[in-house]
Amino acid sequence: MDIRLHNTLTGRKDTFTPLRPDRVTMYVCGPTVYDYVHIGNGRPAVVFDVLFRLLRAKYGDVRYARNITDVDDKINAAAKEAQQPISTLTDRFAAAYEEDVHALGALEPTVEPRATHHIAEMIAMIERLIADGHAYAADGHVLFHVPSDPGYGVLSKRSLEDMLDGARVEVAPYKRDPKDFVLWKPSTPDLPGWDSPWGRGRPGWHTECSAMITKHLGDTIDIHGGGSDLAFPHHENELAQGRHLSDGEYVRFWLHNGMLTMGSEKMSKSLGNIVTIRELRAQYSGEVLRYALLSGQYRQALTWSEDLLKQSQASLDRLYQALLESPVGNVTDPSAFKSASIDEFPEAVLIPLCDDLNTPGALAAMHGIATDIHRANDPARARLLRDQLLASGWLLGILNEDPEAHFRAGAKVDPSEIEGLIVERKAARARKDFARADAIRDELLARGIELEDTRDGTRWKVRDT
RNA sequence: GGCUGGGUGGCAGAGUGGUCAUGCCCGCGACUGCAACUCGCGUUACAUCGGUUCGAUUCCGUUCCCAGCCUCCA
Repeated sequence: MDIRLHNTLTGRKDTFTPLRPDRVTMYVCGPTVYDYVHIGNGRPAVVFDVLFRLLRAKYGDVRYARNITDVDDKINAAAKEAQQPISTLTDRFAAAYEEDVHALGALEPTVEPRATHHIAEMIAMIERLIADGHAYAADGHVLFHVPSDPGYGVLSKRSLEDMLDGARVEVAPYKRDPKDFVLWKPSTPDLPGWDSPWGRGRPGWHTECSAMITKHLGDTIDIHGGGSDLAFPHHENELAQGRHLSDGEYVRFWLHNGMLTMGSEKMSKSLGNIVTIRELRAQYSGEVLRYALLSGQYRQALTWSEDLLKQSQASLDRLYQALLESPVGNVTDPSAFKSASIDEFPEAVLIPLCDDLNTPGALAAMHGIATDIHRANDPARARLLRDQLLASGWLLGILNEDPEAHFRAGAKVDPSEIEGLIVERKAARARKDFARADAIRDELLARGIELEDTRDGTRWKVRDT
């Protein structure tokens, strides 16, 4: 089955084929680590994790790099405020980020490169750009000369004329052209810096990605992902550098995820309307957050709300309910499919996923499987469907918990006490003392425990009231 | 203003030129001692006005509205 992906460069869905048939290379822009990340930062981590899983199933070898930006003026400001070295701050928040996205079910990327570990590569890259006439040193800075790149603007679909020169930013006097962007800038003694041919300084934002891509993935990569707010200027600038460094194609498929909004406005730290993954994790499981993120197609804006989380939780519970009520088949959890090839996954789920990562469509197909499980009166068929549901769970990165444990997490009543009451209620029902039986059930419900009678006996779940 | 992308049933959110998305919520029915779980059912949902068509929510154009980017940003 072909995988079709929307390529920002062409503006349409194109059939994906890797440059090398046996290997896929993918780079995704990660966060700048100067604080806890918000859930909007989690969207690319989760979305491209699904793509990573899908590509692994189809091609086997996928080299996936997700970077950490650990040198940046906001970091400098935060470190100064906290009176800490920047590395103390960035180590702390990089670790927090990894924890957060791990909780969201993201697999570890092949590499998670950090900007500060690639200063030498960046300097070498800048020297090449200068030698090739695309960059120049001025006043301690090195700038990329945008007019030297005739392709500039093809990614974000804007012409040089469209960009009003210096309309919103004062143009630095050392720039030959207002659109020129910084590859390297000087550092004062109180700022982090590295020795370079242009004096002690630090890299500009766009420099790191190109250097790390070249080092870890090669001159030409298959996929570059990130938030749509990065398309311009970040990715446009990266592409300007990259196309000259790779003498040809820099990135074959540019993928951009849409923004999360709070109400109708973009979730953004500068707007102050963020909610951190850390805060959300205190109230919801990582899987619920992941389900919520995948409930919309990745290119579309997604409105983040309490209601979305409630609906996601209920929807996820329905899938777990199907697992709970069906006989265990050949496998017990989705990780059994981590090395499975693409034809081992249900087609109904693959079809939407292969169509530009239509995760809502894939989740709908999973609900279809869940319904089929409940309808199946043949245990063999139910087992087969259960395995299919778990296989789908691997691709989407959900259903990793034991179903029973899923429904019992956070119980505030001792399980042995619950079991005792269930036995007592069973006896009451046997002697037709329904008043007593119902009293036990009501009492437990008031304490957050719900009973369900099945043909195999009574089971209990946590039920928030 | 320029460039992108949107406006679908109470809510979320796919998709399609002519049967059905899906989930949540709500109601009714079945199951149950009663519930819960589960299953079944729920009238013209596709911003607006035109056009193409035997037929458009889906294609083309108009109008209105919304968001993102154009500055750091996932």
